[in-house]
Amino acid sequence: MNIRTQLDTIITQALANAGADNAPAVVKTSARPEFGDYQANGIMGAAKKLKMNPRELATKVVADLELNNEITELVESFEIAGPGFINIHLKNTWLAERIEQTLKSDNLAIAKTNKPETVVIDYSAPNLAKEMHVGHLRSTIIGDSISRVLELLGHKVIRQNHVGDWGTQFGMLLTYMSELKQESSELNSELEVQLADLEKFYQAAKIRFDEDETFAAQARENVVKLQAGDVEFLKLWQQFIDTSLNHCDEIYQILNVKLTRDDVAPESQYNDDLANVIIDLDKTGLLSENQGAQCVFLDEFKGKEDSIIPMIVQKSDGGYLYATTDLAALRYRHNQLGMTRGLYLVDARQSLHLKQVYVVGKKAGFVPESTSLEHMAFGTMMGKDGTPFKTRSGGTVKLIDLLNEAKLRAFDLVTSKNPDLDEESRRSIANTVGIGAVKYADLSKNRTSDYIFNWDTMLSFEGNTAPYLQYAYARIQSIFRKAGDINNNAEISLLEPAERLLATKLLQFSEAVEIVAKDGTPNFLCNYLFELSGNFMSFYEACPIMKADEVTKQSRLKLAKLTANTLKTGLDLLGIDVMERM
RNA sequence: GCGCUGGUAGCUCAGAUGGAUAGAGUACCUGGCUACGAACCAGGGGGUCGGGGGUUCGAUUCCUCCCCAGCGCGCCA
Repeated sequence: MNIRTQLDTIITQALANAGADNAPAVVKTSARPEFGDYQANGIMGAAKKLKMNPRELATKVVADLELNNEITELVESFEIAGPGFINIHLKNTWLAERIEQTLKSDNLAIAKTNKPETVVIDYSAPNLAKEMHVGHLRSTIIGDSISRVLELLGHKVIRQNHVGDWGTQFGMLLTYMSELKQESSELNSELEVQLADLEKFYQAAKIRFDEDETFAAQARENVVKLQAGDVEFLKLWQQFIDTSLNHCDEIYQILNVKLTRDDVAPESQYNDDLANVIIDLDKTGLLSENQGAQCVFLDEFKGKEDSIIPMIVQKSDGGYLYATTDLAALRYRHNQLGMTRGLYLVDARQSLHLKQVYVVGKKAGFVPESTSLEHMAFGTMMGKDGTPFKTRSGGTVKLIDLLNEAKLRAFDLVTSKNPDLDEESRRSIANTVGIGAVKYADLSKNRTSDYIFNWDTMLSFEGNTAPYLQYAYARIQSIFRKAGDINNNAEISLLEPAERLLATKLLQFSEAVEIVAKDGTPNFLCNYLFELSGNFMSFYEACPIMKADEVTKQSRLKLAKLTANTLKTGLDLLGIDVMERM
């Protein structure tokens, strides 16, 4: 159990003992160092309910706490301050002992959850018709980070990459493909060249579609053929999908994202189940026909003048929609995957759509009421001027281009800092730094609204960035290269303020991790790691290690060691690597 | 029109369940490398938290009304 929860539990009990039932202690880390390490803010609220003087209540609570061994073991002193805060100062000896235990434990003393869930996490989900662009970054890396955190806490995590591999646009692409195939007799070479850049391929096909009537007609015809299961077109389609997935895999590998082919659960997978979804919806009585389309009307979704916004699940021409597929996927995830919690890392613009899917899914009994379905939304990417982000030519920026640029800029920097390193090392360091910086720039924000894309912020290597955290780690490794190993029997002492600050921060790692697991907000972990690194940097300046006497040196080495372990584990949860030197 | 997000320092952003003097980074200014690595550290200036009302001991946080921005709202995904 983390310190905050531990204190909160005991003080909430003490409040109950003092007569305030159901009054949370509201323990937080202190706003300012002179207020101690933690503070309980709940006394004032509780006193109000009891119509008591808050300071009087605080006095009673503190008296109770001082008799409780469970808490006096870790607390040096309580003090009542202001209108009725209880400030809590932790014991140095207890902190030191806790550091020792954490250092010895596996997994930095992070406790596994006592109620493991089967979490299905839907993330990345690119459209395979095109190449991944910068807009796919958020879903991909936030989803990946959350899934790592949940796994660390002992949940069963099932990744689902719900890629878009079906729909009318494939008619256009396949028609263009077969055209190219006919033109170049020699081993599909022209086709392969063109498929290497899906973005250009798509644009070229689009031009043909827009300019040539016969081509367009052919394309529409071919969609029907594909959907009817035409063997030739299925083969062509498969080739296209494979190529596109290879592009994705390449990106995932560069990004150090854990998604594999096994996690791909494409839209087309649900094709055969769509008719059943309609039939089963009909059985529940939720379905009604309107202007030839099959719809679900629910009171939950009112539009203008109290008219209800329908969720259309089947078009008047018999075709199915995104909503139908999502319902099928929802049911699959419950029935086949055993989902108890579902996380959707999807653009905020789809929030109404997803809300409808969740409500209809539950009403129809596709998933039980108890299943927690959470849309972890994020906003549109905007340019500097606050309008939707576009390149000069009007397209989006390819994700691969951003990543390559990151590696390039990092390489220049590494070269200027370490001109003597061999090129291979510099390349490897540059990749770790560059990709880390891009990921951190995105992961450290918690914007559910739109956010601004900026090359320079995204590719900055100074200040609150991944390289800052990686640098702290590299510095520690450098110390250990010179200092050798730690004497395990050495005692930890926390005499300097910088030592104490670092130690306290080190013990708060699990608090950050648990927030990420609950709310899906990796930015809390980023923030924690940045503060930890900051505390370490200050400690590093204020408390020399190599020059200290042997006892102090060993104590400080242990703090450094745990800092390195925490940074490595924490960054790994973000999908960011560390390195021995940089 | 209805609805969902958001508006915090020049810029980019943090601020979980209402708490004490609202924080980082960047940019700007002052210092610090003969040093366990300057991708760093110590310090400075910079704010009516979009605006008005309300709830209360206390509001950036909750309620309400405006203003601004982005997005969504029956056969796209």
